[in-house]
Amino acid sequence: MFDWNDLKYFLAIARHHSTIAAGKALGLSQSTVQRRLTELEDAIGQPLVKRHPSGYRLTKFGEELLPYAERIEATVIDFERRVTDETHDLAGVIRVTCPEPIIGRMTKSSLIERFQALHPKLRIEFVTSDRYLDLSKGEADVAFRSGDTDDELVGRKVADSIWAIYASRGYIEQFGQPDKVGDLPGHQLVGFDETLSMHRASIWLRNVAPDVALSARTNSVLGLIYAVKSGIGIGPLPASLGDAESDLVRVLGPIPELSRSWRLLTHPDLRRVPRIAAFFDFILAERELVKSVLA
Amino acid sequence: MFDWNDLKYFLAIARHHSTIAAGKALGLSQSTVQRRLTELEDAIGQPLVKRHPSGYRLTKFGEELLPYAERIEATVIDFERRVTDETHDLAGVIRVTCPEPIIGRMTKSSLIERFQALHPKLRIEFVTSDRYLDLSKGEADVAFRSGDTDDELVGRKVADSIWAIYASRGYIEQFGQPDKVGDLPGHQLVGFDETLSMHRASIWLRNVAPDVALSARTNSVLGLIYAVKSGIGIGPLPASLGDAESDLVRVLGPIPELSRSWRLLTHPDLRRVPRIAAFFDFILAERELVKSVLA
DNA sequence: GTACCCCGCCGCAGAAGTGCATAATCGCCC
DNA sequence: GGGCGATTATGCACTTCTGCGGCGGGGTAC
Repeated sequence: MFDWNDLKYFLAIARHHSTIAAGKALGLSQSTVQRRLTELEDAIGQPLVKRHPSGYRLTKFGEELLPYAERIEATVIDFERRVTDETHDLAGVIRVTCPEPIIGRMTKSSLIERFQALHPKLRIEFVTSDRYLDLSKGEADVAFRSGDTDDELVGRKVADSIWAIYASRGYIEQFGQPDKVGDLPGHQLVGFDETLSMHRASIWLRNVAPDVALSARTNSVLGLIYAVKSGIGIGPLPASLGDAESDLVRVLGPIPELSRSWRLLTHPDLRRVPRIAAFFDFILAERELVKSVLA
Repeated sequence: MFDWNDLKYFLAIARHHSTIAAGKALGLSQSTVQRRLTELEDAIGQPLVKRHPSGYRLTKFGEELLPYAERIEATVIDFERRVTDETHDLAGVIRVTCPEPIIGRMTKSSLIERFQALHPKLRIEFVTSDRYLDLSKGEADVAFRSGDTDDELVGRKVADSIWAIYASRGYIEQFGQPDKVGDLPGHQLVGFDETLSMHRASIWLRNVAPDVALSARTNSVLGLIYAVKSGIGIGPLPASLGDAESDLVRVLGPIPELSRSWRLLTHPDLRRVPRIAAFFDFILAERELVKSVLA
């Protein structure tokens, strides 16, 4: 059985293209790196690198072997993570809050699943309410939010939140569709009720269609979607949700005034708690996947 | 970064329950194994085994870490296999022949896919014909066959091949179904034509229904299936295929006289050729999956 | 064309790891 | 209850590996 450590040197050389740079990266002398590599090559029986005055370059066979070595490294990292999880006592529940319509998308994506695989002792729990939960009171640990910033919370942007105007196909057949924002006053509009009168969508609607009475009012985004789907009127919706509804049509493109950033937030006291930090690290590492879930 | 080799010792200890046995298995002294283990524990910061006079026993944490270490080992084995494939020049095509209806089941199962993952330089190619291909002439490299043995070929049993009598639902409505083999002469029967008159199914049919004229004759198993499905008559079919047809009903249980073994065969000259040996090794290791494909 | 830098390779001395022998411990069987 | 066998743990001699310094070579920039 060959020396598994030599794989580390192989990987480092593949990445830094020279024994010196690889040795520096590994905190070892150049001689060692070079000797271990030749030993690995002897064990394998084939050259892995071409000696080149400017450094080492992988041979064709080395290139083919690289993904295998990388897979080994990945499993080792999993091992190490499991160890550090244990030493940091990384166990328990992370309560995540986010807008209701997002939960389904989250659970359907592989995001949560992958987090569980990484940290088997941590459990994700979604909590929602018809109001914003108060993280300061411990009603949840972290939140995905696209609304305006609560100064007390800290976090990072993870995606863009885009809103657009949607209408049902039935509505369009009956009333046609607006070509520009200025057309909106001539249409049946749906929006939030007075409990959300300070929501940016409410404010924007009052601005672009000042004297128009709404044909339906609701107190949640989910309610807005159903209202628009019913055909009673058209209204602004998050693009991620509107686009997912096959019987809705985006009649006006993104509304800049309604755009916000999706942010992952937590209370400053929690940010450095190991299990919360682990969740943050994971979400930021998987930002691309998160974007596709949220947008 | 900790010593990856120590994982080998950890695995060996977990499997042999003592440093002595582990050392013997690894070709190392007991002292070394014990010292490497304590070093690994130091690196991890937690005990992995309970010292016990009768040997080492994994702690709870050791048990939790074991699957991670095993996953690392598995990826290392993949790496090593890729290396030996290269040194044995394990590349090229393996031409596999089997009865036509099996090909679909083979490709739909993960069997071939997994072989490809193991040996990326080998390609599986299915070849079939209306007759048995002659492996001695190089028409194929290996064969899955359930028929009677060709003495020149070598191989191993991989599954049972069971035959039973099937009828279409339409046929049963119209003519009822036999309760025992003795009832068969009173039914419309389908079977092979004269080109397959020596097939065991033909011989058996002539035996149990000597003077009955077949209502349909065909020169392939696939043909038999279609004939039975058409409702023109009932007949013997491989259980694996008959059961897979939702509009066919097994009216008589397994016919012992028609049972054979599925065998993986090759020409003796080829058996030790690396790429053929690799295929044999793989199929035998995956015998359970193969059984579910064939039976 | 020359000086410089980065590279691979090699010899030597010191450090680390390995094997062998041995002591100490505990369970088990008679 | 006492001896036996298997196991862990450690001391010591030896082997192996590592790091350092130095050498040679080949690009590159001025």
